[in-house]
Amino acid sequence: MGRSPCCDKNGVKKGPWTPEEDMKLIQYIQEHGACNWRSLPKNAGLQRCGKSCRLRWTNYLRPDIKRGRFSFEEEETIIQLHSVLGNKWSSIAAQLPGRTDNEIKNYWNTHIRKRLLRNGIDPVTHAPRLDLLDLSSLLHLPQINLSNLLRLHTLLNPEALRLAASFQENPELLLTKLQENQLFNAQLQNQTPIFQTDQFQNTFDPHSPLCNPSTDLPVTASVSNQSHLIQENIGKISMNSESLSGKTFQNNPTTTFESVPFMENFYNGDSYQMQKDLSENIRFQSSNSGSNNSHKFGFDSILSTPLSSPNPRNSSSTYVNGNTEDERESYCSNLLKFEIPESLDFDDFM
DNA sequence: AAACAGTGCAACCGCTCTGAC
DNA sequence: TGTCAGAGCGGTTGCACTGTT
Repeated sequence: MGRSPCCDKNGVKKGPWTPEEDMKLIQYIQEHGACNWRSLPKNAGLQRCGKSCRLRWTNYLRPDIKRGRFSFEEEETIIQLHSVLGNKWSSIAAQLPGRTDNEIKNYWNTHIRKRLLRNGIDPVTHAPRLDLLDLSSLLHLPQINLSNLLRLHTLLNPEALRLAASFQENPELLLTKLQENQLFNAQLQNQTPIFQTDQFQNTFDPHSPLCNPSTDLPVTASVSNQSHLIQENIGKISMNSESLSGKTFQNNPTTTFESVPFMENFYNGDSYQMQKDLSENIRFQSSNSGSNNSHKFGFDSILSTPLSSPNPRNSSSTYVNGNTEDERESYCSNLLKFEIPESLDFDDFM
């Protein structure tokens, strides 16, 4: 025998709540507290089901709810926590005072997810996906030429960049290959990351612009030197995540941090450093080649290629910190930097 | 000015999980 | 051990809003 429904469907109102209903619910909860949702509607004089009352209270009427747009810090926190916790919206919401799981879920699906996709990041695995990157618009940017693009070879899959060179000569081939690639990745999704650490090391070039200017070491070496710091952080997560997901990466049961060395580098912020170095290099080259300096081109721009039809509603909108969406989009590429705040105790999630 | 399209978000549904009894 | 209520989640819907045509 199945469970009895949470409410009698007959005579139960649905749809948007009226101010009067809100007042009734608030007054009742202020007097009696938020308990026994099943009997609450009847006692409060509401023609709603208990679940609807609970959702209305927890997602909208609670006095500690914070309304308005998400700040940069909140967005960064969401992305970082999602990379560890997956779709545990309530756990994520617990780290964002005043935000509800539903609000975060909606914000993820409508803003962050799309932005990650545009930036070539798989929103499920948080792994870079070349097929998600808007490569076609990248190739048509006048500020970037093939030689600049090929300098990315230590960051991007060299095989893919060889393809990019042929795509520039044959645009139709690009379409075909992108379709093939998407099909291929659809099959491989949740199996293996596209870029492996050995690909970086095998293509190591001592003259690469990716050499760390402060140490004269290649970035890959710098990454190795910092690996103990990475392992510390990763170790903490893994240990504390054991009970949560059976020592597996939350989003991907077959993937652990330990089994994906590239991800360690990627989330530790070294990829951001690479982007920064690349960005400076390309800007330098761009200005030397006599192009319009007002259109500075950085690697950030590659990763934040706008959609062909940008959202008209947000084209002039500003965000909490006074930044436009364009600025935020550029900032989003910096979110690839992954740091676990020291104050964050993952035991709280368990 | 009106129709249309794209977008964001509150709210809902159906289901599973968890803890109390 | 089974039942129940509450909580959580993924997915979806409906509507208001805004820019474009």
